[in-house]
Formats: sequence, C-alpha cells, structure tokens
Amino acid sequence: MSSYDNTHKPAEFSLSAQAIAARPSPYLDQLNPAQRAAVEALDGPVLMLAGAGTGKTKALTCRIAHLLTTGRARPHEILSVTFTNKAAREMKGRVAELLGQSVEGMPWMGTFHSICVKLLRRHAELVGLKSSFTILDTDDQIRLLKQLLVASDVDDKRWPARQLAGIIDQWKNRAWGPENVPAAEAGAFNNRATEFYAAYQERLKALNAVDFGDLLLHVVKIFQTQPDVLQQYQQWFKYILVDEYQDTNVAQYLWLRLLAGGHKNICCVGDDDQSIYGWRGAEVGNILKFEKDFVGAKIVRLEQNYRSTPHILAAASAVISGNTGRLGKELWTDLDEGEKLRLIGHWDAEEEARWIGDEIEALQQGSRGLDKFSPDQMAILVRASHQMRAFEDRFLTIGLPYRVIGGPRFYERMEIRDAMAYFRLVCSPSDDLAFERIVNTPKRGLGDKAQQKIQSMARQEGIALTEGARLLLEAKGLSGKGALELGRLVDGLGRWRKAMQDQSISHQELAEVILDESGYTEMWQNDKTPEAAGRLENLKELVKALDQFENLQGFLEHVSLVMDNERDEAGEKVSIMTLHAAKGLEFPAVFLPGWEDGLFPSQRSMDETGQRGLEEERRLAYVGITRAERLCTICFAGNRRIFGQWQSSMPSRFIDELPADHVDVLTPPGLYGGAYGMQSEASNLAVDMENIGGGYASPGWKRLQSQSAEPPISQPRESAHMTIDAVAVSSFTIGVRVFHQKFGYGSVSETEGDKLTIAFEKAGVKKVVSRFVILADDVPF
DNA sequence: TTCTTACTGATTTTT
DNA sequence: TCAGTAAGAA
Repeated sequence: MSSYDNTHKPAEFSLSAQAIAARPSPYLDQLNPAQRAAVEALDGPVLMLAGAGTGKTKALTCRIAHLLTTGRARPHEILSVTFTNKAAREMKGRVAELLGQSVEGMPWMGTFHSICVKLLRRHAELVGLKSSFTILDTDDQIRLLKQLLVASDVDDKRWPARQLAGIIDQWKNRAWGPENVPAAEAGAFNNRATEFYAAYQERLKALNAVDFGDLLLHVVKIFQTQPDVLQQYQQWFKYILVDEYQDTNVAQYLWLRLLAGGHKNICCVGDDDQSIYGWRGAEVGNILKFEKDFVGAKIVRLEQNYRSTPHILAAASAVISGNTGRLGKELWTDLDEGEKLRLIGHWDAEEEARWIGDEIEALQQGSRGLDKFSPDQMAILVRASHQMRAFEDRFLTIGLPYRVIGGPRFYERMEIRDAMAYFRLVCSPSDDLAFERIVNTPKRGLGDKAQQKIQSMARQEGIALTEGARLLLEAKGLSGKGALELGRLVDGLGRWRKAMQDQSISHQELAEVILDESGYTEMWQNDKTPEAAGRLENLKELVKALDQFENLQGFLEHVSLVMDNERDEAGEKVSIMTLHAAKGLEFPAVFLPGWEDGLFPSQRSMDETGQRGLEEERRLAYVGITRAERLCTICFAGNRRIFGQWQSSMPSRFIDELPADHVDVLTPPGLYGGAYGMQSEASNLAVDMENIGGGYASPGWKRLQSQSAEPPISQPRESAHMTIDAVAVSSFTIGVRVFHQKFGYGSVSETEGDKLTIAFEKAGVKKVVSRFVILADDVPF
C-alpha cells in the first residue's frame, strides 16, 4: 500500500489501527508524485510549498483522509487550521467527500480564531476572564479606545482612535503585550501608545471582553505560563495541519510552535510567492525559516499546475522572479499552449472600463476567435476598491450582469450590528458597549447630556449602564420625551430578558419582538434612503440565520467569528473584486486593469515599506496573473481621476517585467475611433501611446509595444489631427484660454509647476497637468 | 436634540 | 469624488 517509513510508526500502533490501515486508500491514486509524497510524509515536520493551482487543497484533504484511514489519528486528534471560515468549510466538505462520511467528529478544524475561542472558553480564568467573555470587533474596539482618548483629553482629530487601534493591532500581531513593546516602537502615537494600550487591556478585562488579537494572545500566554495545560494539548493534538502558512503572523506562529512542540507532527502548507498580507502583520519570514524552526523538516514542492496555460505561467514566473529571498519553485503544466497574455493601454479609466465591457461581451459571443466564455467565467481583479466604480458604472449602462465580491461583511453592516447590540443587551445586561450603541438608536431624544447622566449614575453606583438608567429614572433625573422613551427601553429590555429566560417564545420570535418593540424595524421602515429596503432585508436574513442556533446566546457566541458574506447570488455574472479577495480563486478569463505605477504597485506601499512593499506588490501581481486559466488581459490607463484630481501615470513597472514572447500588445480602438474626438494617423501609434501617459518612456513598454505587429482596429474617420504639445508648458500663463480633451475650453487661473488650475466653461474649476491642455488658438478646426 | 452644511482626507481587510 | 464627521442653526 502506501510507502511511508515503517520506522516512524508509533509504538501504540494497535491491531485495530492496523486493521483500519488495511482499508484501501483509493484517493492516493489521484495524486501526482509530489502530492503523494506530501500526503504520505505523515510524521515529523513537513513544509508543503504549493504553488498557485497545484492542487494544494487536494493534498491537504488527502493527508487528513490518510491520517484517519491509516489509523494514525482519530478525528479529534487532528488540529487543522485555516484563516477563513470559507476555507475551513471547504476543507470539511472535501474530507467528508473523500471518506464518504461526514466529519462532524473533527472539532479542531477551523480558523485560528475559532479554535482559540474554544480553547479560551475552557481556560479563561487563567488570564483573568470569565468563560462567557464577549468578542469585540473592530467597531467596538475603536469606540472603546475613543472613550479612553476622550477621558484623557486627547484631541482625536490629531490622534484618531482608529490609528491607535491600528497600532495596537500590529503589536498584538507581533505578540507584544503592553509591557513587551520594544522601546524603539513605543514612540508611536505621541509617545502614549503603550500607555493607552495598557489602559485598553484593563478596560477589556473589566468588560470581560477580548478583541480578535487577544484571542490568540491570551491562549499563547496560557501556553507559555501554564506548562501543564500546554502539555495536555501538545499530547492531544497528534497531527497539526496549517493552511496558508505564509499568512501567519508572529502570534499565530508562536501558537503553532508551542502546540507542535510535543509530537512535532506539523504540516504547513503555503506559498511564499502568494504572501500578500504583510500589511496586516503576516510574516513571510515564518515560511522562509520553517526549516530552521522545525529541525529535520521535510520540504515538498508542488509544482505541477493544473490551472493555467503555459503562456500565463511563463508570465507569472517572469514577474515573480524579480523578487529576492524566495524559496523558489518552478511551475509547469502539460496543458496546451493557449493564448498569450494580452496587454492594452487606454486613455483613461472610463475608456478602460468601456473596452473591458466590450471585450467581455465579445468573449461571451465567442467573437474573439476563442471559445465562448460565460459571464461567471470572467473576473476583473483590481488593486484598490475605488477602481471598481468605473466598471460598475459602465456595466450598468450596458446592462452587463456583474457581482462585486468583498465589501463589508454581513455582520459588519450597521443594521446587523445594531440588532446584535440589542440581542447582546438582552442576554447580558451589563454589556455597556451594546447599551451605548443602541440607547439612542432609534432616536429617543437621548443626546449627549442624557447619556452622560446615565454614565455618571452608573459610575457612582458601580453598576452597569442599564442599571444606571433604571436608577436615574427612579430618581427622576430625566424629564420629557427622553425620560419616557428611556423608560420604555428599560422596561422592554427587562421584558425581553424575561421572555428569553421563560422560553415562552422561540428565540427567533423573540428576536423579531425585540426589533419591533424597540422601534428599530420601524426606524428603517420610515427611512426614505434607497438603502433602507436592503437593510430591512438584511434584518430578515439575520432572524432567519438564528434558526441554526439553539438560542440567542449560542448565536452571539459564534456570530462574530463565523458569519460571513457568502451570498451566492444566483445567475451568470462577471465578478469584480480586489486582488486580495481573489486569492484562492480561479477564472477562465481574467482582466487586470489599472497596471500603472503608483496605483499598482501602490505608491503608499512603496513609501511605507520600501523594497519589501514593492515585493509584496509584485506577489500581488503574481497572484493576479495566476488566477487566470486560459485568458489573461492586463490593462493600464494613462490618466485617472484620483480623489477628483486628474493624474497621469506611467505603465506599471510590472509591465516591463512581462516576457515579450508571451504577450500580445493590443491597440486600443478608442485612440482611433475618436471616443473623445481625438484623431491620429494610423502610423503614429508610438507617438500617441507616448502621449497617453504623458511621455511613456518605460523601456519595457517600448520593447513590448515595438514588437506588436497588431494593426489598428479601426481607421481614422476624420483627418483633423490633434497634437498634444508636451513642450508648451511655458506658454500657459494666467488668463490664457486653453483647450482640454475632456473638459473643453477654459482659462488658466493659477499655475504651479506643470500643474494648472483652469476654470473650464463646462466642467468647472479643475487642476490639470499642463501637457493635457493646449492653447485654444492651436486647436485645429 | 437633531438636522443641516462645511470640511477633511482617502489601499489592500481572512478574524 | 465622496463619504464620514464636526461644528453651527432650528
């Protein structure tokens, strides 16, 4: 049967286990040699370097199946960690499929966070918490910090709570407690970050609450300080599997190291080339130094790609080869050659969106000489979400069905969070954060002053806000509408709580009653904004989701970690998403717009983390290209409106890194078709392309572009030739009348280097780079 | 207290 | 550009 090394068999390899092991393992036959090696190397540390599209999940799930089938471990002895709930679900499903039975018995398959919740609920008292602790999300976290800042008289304009939250998160990612922050880092936030960090942790403890970072950190702390507890789990988890290891942060790394310290059977799967979450604390270093951390580690490379054509792989490999310090992989495929990548430049983002829209329609019809692609086989992957708008606008006008993936998660929506705050308050009346959130939502006439009275009453008596409110009412500390409404709220909370305890109605009905009687539903019904209907819809969905849980309590415990945005909108639609959201997905045809320096690679990335940032951007490019199965189209635009300002840019330096042999350069029809009335002579392609971005001097682009034998798609219709004059900067002085391609006529009102402020007759006052306007007198008519 | 208007400042976002 | 917030008006 399998070929694993017998000398590594555990001593307690019992007869029954052997009998189980004798069962056939047909799944092994579906694996290629590398995958099979990764599956069969069961003992000791293993690093599975799985390139994009190499069947990583298959190997991982087969490994679990193999552990079970060979009797190495029982389902509850395998710790299997992923980053997302989606990945965990998929893994569960696929293991079940392999084994032909459900894996309900794998309680330790889940996300880092969900597993930590489970551990922390068991051992909460060891870090001074009660096991009923609540989990705060980013929103609660920021509001809490804001309170601390206000209490310390910090101007939260100069020092926003959001920024402090970011700093604390980063520190938690690196497993630094308030005492451990290195002196070199402590200068952040006006030298007060550590101080507020400590205060924040105090406050969390008082509220019996944790944030996402704490979930890991507390567990690590327990493991570090309670050897007996650690040992118990080290022995319990015979085998550990980790997905997306390149995305682990320091805290997660420590957690894994501690847990793997016993049996040392840890298998980490990842791809250093797909590490794109460095800005969130992920440490590529973790995967790079795996061999050092886990002595005797076996490294298996999965390099056969089943997803993409050779052209696509060649392009991806060429781009990623620009990075240093890689573990190194060479993807290959035995698929047919397929289409080269396509590269095309446009005048601006609208033109880019128009062209991609047209192209998608053409591909649907099969009129590009290729197979037909249905809309759901095509995706547009952008660097930044603001790029999506142009596509949405365009697709709406041409009636192309699309779906945006990503965006705010379900449970992050305002209405869901409000509703949950009500539920929280009913379940635990001392949840002050929840109380603050909903006292005046819907509007009850309880403004700052009334809320302060409640606060001071509660603080005086050392009680929760709900109680404080009750006392305040009894003491007649409020009057008028506010008093009446607050009374109704307090009564309501008591009534709902009682109903919950009596179990007189189902928890679903209770939820509806709460939302109705509190006036929350009504608030949205009376709302005239276009979103209101959707919000009511979401609330309905929330109530529906309750039926998967025993009671409100159970729902609240899981919801913050488990509810995601998996709305599988039916229908064939083109997907629009960020490159980050696309990781792990694949599409037959992929469009990668916005490949311009400054946008992609993002200027900010490069400014903030320099070379490291650039390399992460390059990995993002690699992720983007490798999403494509058969057709990959890269676009860039010469001009883009960013924050309302027109900016021109150079094609991305990553375009220079594309291998010319694998790329077709297309000619944008808009240049000739006169979408903007701009005409040029067909033979003048090079000149015009230079003008698009304002002097495209990038050598790679010139090289690619000169190779292109592609004739113009459409011929000039009119003879009027407009030259964009790049040397005329000096002739733009204040008061001069000028003409701009897009904005029309206007007069210069200010000059600043090569930037002009122009009052356009139709388009209003704009700042424009001088090379995009010409003197009105020179307009050839 | 709440509604309105002016201002500011802005990637990526698994949990 | 536009969303989210902060200070002023009813």
